[in-house]
Amino acid sequence: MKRRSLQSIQKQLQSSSYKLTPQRQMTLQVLLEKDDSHMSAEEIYIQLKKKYPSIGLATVYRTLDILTELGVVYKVTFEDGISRYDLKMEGNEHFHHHLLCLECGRVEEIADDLLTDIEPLVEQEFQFKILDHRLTFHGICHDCQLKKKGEE
Amino acid sequence: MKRRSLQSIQKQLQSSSYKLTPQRQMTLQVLLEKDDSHMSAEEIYIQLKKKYPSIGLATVYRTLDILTELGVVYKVTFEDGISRYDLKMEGNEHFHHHLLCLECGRVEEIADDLLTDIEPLVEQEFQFKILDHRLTFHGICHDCQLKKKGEE
DNA sequence: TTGGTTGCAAACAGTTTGCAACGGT
DNA sequence: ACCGTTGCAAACTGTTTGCAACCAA
Repeated sequence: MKRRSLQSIQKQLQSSSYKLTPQRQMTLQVLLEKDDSHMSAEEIYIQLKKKYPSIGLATVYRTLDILTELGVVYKVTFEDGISRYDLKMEGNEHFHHHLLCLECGRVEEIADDLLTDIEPLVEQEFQFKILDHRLTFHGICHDCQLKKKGEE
Repeated sequence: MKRRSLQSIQKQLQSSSYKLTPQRQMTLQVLLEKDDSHMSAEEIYIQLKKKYPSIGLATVYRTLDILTELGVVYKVTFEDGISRYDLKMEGNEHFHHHLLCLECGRVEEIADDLLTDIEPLVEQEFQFKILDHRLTFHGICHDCQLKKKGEE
């Protein structure tokens, strides 16, 4: 499961009437570097500040909106109401689920496509054209299970 | 797939050191009446105001927190960042998914348990103890598909 | 010069919290 | 009298917006 290259995303931006500004390039760079970390807009902003201190939070939000619209990133929102952004994989669709640990709050990404068999069934039964999905398992991660055992 | 009775929920509240106040009873009543409608705290508040005009929004939030903690309701948060609350079914677990129409915003509930086969696989592969899940399909609902065809 | 883009500050919306008043036991 | 609960207003937090300045074509 490979990530897309910076270049291919940049091309997509430009060919969509969006300008490839330094701010947008830096944002993409941070997303690629800190891959798999499910960062919120604020966390991305903090990373960006290190490389580009003059950047504003609003710009980060605007850039993330564009990237979401173009399908470059996923926007996922958990029950805490904070939106987090992940780069999409190459090949694009449906390979992206989460494990959310209720103990430590960590988000693990799992790449298996668990729903290939299920989606056609749902489409047919409910006459609903599926474009995307969000699947998150809530539970206790391996580390926290061990920690709990240790405490007993 | 049956909903729980008002009485059984009331008993659970009382046996959990929470008082069964009129505000909490009314909130439960609204949830049972407007079942399947995926209401936000604000929407529940508006319904409550009709029957109990003196109620405050903070109380609604506090009640919904309790009900979530007790497992009486599900709290689901979509990408718009607004939390919505659904009563859990009788029998309790894992029978609850959503179809979110990207066209009209409507949320449809589907009751099939699509994940029974998948969960054991995930638990084993990632050593993750699954307690709950959230599965939402994003797409175009039947009505909007028809509408679109009509426009062509 | 035009039109998209930016940074800032203010506005916004959903949610939470501090607190005095309330009410059942 | 006690203690959980309530309604209100203020505070908080993540996100959006208005706007003047900016910048590349």
